[in-house]
Amino acid sequence: MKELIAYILQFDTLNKQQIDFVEKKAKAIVLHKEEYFSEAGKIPKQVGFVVEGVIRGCYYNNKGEEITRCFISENSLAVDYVNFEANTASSEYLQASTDCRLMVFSKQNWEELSQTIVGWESIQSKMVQKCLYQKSRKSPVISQDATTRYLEFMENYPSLINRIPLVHIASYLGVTQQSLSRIRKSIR
Amino acid sequence: MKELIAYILQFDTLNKQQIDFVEKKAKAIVLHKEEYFSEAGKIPKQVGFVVEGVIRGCYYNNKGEEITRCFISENSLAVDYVNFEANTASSEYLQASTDCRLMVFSKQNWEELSQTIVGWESIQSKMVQKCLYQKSRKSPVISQDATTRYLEFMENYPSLINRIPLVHIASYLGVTQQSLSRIRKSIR
DNA sequence: GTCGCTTTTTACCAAATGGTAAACGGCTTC
DNA sequence: GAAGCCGTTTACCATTTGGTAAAAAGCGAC
Repeated sequence: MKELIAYILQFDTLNKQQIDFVEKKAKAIVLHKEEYFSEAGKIPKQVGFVVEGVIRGCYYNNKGEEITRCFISENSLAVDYVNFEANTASSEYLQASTDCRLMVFSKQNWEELSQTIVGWESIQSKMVQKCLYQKSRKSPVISQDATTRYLEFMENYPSLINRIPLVHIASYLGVTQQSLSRIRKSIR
Repeated sequence: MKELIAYILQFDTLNKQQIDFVEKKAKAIVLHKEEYFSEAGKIPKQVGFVVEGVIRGCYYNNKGEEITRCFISENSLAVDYVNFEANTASSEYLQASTDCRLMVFSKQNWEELSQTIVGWESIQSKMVQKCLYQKSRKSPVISQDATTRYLEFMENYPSLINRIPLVHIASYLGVTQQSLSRIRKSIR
């Protein structure tokens, strides 16, 4: 819980009473490896904050291959916010890549925060923007070759390298697992 | 101007007085091809809305190559919002790819909108989120081959194909201009 | 331990893409 | 029209990456 509060307080200050209210509305949950937090084709029902573990955003392309679109690690929001807000179906799965501990807000509780805490909308939008921004900043750069993309991945997500199956990293980087294995060998 | 108002009204309703206020705070400008709207290393000073033309987000990688990160066409926001908001230096250029007409808000006017129009923060954050989201949805998918990326680019930006130099499209798609030229030939 | 399953690594060859360089085409200037 | 400039296309070959398949390594169940 304290991780969540610390995360929120980086965007604005809250008084004791407001912090209590946030804490009352958040619920701690555990996700086991490979469980889904939300699913493609369904309307996202909650906002998650990753306290421990890694969530993976993924989808199936038209060839039926599973593509990892993003990794969400500690101290980030796990939510397809645009579809959460608009009550529309998400196009991706959010799946636990490792066992995870999350703090979650139901849609109703999330809205109560807006209604109750003055300035929450502003905090909220900064949080969401930061997430979208970070996601794009950490994404593999399409104009770089596979080796460079892997090296940058290691810089951006040093803690993931030995926790996540190679296939998932490969699809995130846009290469086959064979290529990634070859790259791993070549940089050793 | 009416394009801007129509764009805003898709996110929430505004009354006549509020619309007048927005119109009073926006300023129409023209950018000629290759002029910069904002520059890497500088703090973004304004929010732009593209009425006509195409803006290109780009930067120079560590090899000194110019990489196009995004295209912003009609009815979208042109701004590095995270750095605009945080008053920090942007990492990319926003440059006119074609002659453009924009509506712009200075930082001060943008903030006055928040202070004056109840619910503007919410509109604002939906606008910015939609932009970030669209940008990522339209971005070339790293796991697809170059031909597929070009075909999807044509679907996403049909109006750009004959307006934008091939080199810029190539760097956006993460291929050399030679490869893109070859691809163009092969799909004819 | 052994078996069975999954993940990762290797190997081989085919296909795609990159790098260098030159040719081509369109456009402006003189 | 000729010369020069810029963007695009081609050509050639080197390099990277993909596809298929098999071997090796890791890991849990029994």
